[in-house]
Amino acid sequence: MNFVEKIRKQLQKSIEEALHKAQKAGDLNFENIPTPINLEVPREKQHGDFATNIAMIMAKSARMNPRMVAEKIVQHFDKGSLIQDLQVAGPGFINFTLDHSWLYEVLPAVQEQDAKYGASDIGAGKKVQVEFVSANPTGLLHMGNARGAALGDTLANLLNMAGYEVTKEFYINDAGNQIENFAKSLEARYLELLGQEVLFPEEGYHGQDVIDTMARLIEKDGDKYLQMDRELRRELLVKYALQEKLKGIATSLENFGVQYDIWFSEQSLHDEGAIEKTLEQLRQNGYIYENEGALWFKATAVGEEKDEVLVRSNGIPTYFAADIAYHKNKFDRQFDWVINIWGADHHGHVSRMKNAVKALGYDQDKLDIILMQLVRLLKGGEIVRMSKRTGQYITLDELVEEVGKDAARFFFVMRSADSHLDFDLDLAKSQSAENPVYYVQYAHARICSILRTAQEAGYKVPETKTEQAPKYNLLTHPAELALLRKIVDLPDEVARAATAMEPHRMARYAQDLASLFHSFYTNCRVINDEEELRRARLLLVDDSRIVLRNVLNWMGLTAPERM
RNA sequence: GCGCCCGUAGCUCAGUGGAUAGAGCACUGGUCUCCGGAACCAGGUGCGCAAGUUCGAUUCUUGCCGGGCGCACCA
Repeated sequence: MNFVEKIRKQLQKSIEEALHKAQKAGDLNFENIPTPINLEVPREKQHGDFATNIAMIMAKSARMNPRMVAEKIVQHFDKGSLIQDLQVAGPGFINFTLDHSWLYEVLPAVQEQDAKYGASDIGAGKKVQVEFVSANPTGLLHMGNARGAALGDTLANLLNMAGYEVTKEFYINDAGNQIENFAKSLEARYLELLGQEVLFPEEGYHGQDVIDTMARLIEKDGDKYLQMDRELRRELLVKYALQEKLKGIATSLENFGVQYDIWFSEQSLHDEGAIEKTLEQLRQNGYIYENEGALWFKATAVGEEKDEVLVRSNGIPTYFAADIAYHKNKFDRQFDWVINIWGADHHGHVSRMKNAVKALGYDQDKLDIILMQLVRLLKGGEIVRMSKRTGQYITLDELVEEVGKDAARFFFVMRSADSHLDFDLDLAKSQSAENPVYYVQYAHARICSILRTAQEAGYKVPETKTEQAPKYNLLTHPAELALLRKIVDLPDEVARAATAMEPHRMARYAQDLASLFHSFYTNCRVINDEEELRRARLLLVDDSRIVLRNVLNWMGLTAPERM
């Protein structure tokens, strides 16, 4: 149960009733009530628990100044037992102050729902696909991939909690030019390692990992590819290297806490004729033409600046053609919502892709592309330049080794996708108060410690289902109420972070919750001599533990019991 | 030149068209006889600039300035 939503509905209904009563009494004139009636949570605590701007919205049509409209609504408002106070304030807000009892309902609910607390059903079981990282299998994962991995995985978790049926997918670019290039690089390294003098391809992959891969192949198979026909040799080298690389990528991601449901091969689209079928569909819809031996997508017909090549004059389809086929495949799998997470360097591709989806006859609004700004690395206060082509970059494995999975993931999830991220290696690594990861995890460890101490003293977290349930209304300290309020907000926050595709909200929530807990801890002694108060507080503490643990887990972090 | 993202406190960043724009770090001072001081409390600075829409703009529109990234028969 989402308590905030429940209260909102209740208040909206009461406001509507007040409006009708006011109209009947001739105090207020209006044609219709704007929907939905906006109920926000005021920033200022003294402005109550909820506030509505309805009077300001209706002022014009009611031909009355906003404060007057608000006064009329208040006059005819039936407070009931829930609302303690309502007041007209500022330019015409109506502020509602509720009885604390509405917060207490969450206390047993968290215990019952446990790992599920925070879930909602606003996704209504809709199928959503999140495709992320999808790095080239020709190299190692870098910082940008790491950011995508953290964001994508967290988003998938949040969507899942919000009631969607989520599929996490990795698109493997195992076809096209870069594979050709990769083949040449592999071959050059292979021959080199066997003592031959070769010219390394100019646009080749210079990374040490390519050499390592070939060294391992030699260890396994020796020089048996040496005398082979060049075409066949390259094919076999690539085959070996790709499976090794993919395995490595999967392992790196797993160490980063990310597991996929589906690994989707681009090559399979070529092999299964999916690209031809896609082209055919585009042709039927009138978006294909030929020019200078190449096949073009008439993107200008759907508002693009220029047309795009789908099949080169040499007969090989472009990456774009394969990507369109991939998206056709996604929609044919009946996803209600398709989310891609791309690096900002691909932003030029976004509207093209959406228009291609439209040209195929699918609803382009079902495709969302999250553009993730690039990551800059700071070390010792200096920017570390990264270059993939020359092989000079920090890999995901190195990152995990150096700063740890938890810190790395938190740092990536902490920032919104569209902020240019400066990743401060030294800060992420530091085990000090400066590091926000520790602040949040410390709160969890502290909670566990309190519970341990209580346990040792013979005080258990009270049952909530029986008549032994604690007296919730003993929790009246502002710090207790603020903490409760935050806990009550969780389902809303999760739903919002999920539907708005903004996982960074969860990181902030975690920090806020930790902060409220620490404040509560300082102000309210949990293990005390007043039995009823102690039991109520123990329950609040355990609820805090559950919520904090849930949020940490969704972000892919551990919730340590000691640290 | 065209397009996308960003510009908020000294730094890194939040911020649903609303009331007095927030957090962490850094800086200064304070809190603890006790459940974990990796804690709590207090202290002050800021929405790049200019128009427009609106009862109301950090938020929406346009223009300009500054930074990043794109604009291949690469991916």
